[in-house]
Amino acid sequence: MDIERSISALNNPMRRRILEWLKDRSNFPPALPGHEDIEGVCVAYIQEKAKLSQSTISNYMGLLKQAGFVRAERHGQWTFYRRDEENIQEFLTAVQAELLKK
Amino acid sequence: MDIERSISALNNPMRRRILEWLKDRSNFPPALPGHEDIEGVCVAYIQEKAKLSQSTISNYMGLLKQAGFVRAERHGQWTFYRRDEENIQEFLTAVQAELLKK
DNA sequence: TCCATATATCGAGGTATCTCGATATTCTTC
DNA sequence: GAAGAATATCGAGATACCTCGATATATGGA
Repeated sequence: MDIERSISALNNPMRRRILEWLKDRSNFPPALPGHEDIEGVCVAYIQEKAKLSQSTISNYMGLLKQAGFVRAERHGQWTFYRRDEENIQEFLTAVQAELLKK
Repeated sequence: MDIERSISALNNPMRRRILEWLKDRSNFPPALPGHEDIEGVCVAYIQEKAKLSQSTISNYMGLLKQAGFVRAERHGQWTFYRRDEENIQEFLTAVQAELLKK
C-alpha cells in the first residue's frame, strides 16, 4: 500500500470519476456477448464515456491499478477493470490514520 | 470544501508531514515569550524542522490553508498556523463518500 | 498465415508543480 | 521614521504531469 502513489492517482478529476463509474456496471454499455459473467469493464467502454484518447485511458487505468484502486483481468483481447474494494478501504483507513489527530 | 484543492495539497510528502507535526505542539520549540497561550506554530519553526526555504514553507502553508487543513492567525509579526480539525474531518468524510461504494 | 480489433507503450508538446533566491510587505523597537 | 525581523509574494529554472497521435504487442477469426 503506497499512499504516495494512491494520492497521486486520485489527484486527477477524471481518474476519480472513472473510479465512481466503476461502482456500478450499469454506467456502461451491456457486457460483450459471451462475457456476461465477467466482472469489470473493458477499456473501450471507459474511453467512450470519458471522451479521452485510448492511450490516455489505458495510462489512467494503469495508474489506478498501480495505486491499488482497481484490478485488471485479461480475457482474450480485452482487459476488464474493476474496483478493488478491499484496497480502497485500506487506503481510506491509512489516510484517515495519517490525517486524523487521535 | 474544495476536494480538488485538498487532494492537491495532500499530494506532497512534506505538506503531509507538516500536517502531522502540527498534531502536537511539542514537535516544535517552546512558544515565544509572551505567546504561550496562542495556539499554533510560527512559520520559522516549521521551516527549521522541514529544512526547506522560507518562501517554500510560506507557500506550502498558504496551500494548506486554501485547502482548509490549517488556519492562520496573525499576532504581531508572526503568523501562527494550526490544524483545522473540523475541516480535516469534513474532507475525510467527503473523500470517503466519493470513494466508498455504498 | 494474414488481417482486424483491443490494449499497451513510446515520444513529444503544453501545462502545472516544486523549490529557490530576491524582493516586497508588515510589524516592532529604538 | 529608520532599522531589523517575520512573513508573503514574485520570477525563474528544473522537474513532473497531462494528453495526444503513432507505433508496438497480443489475441481471434478467415
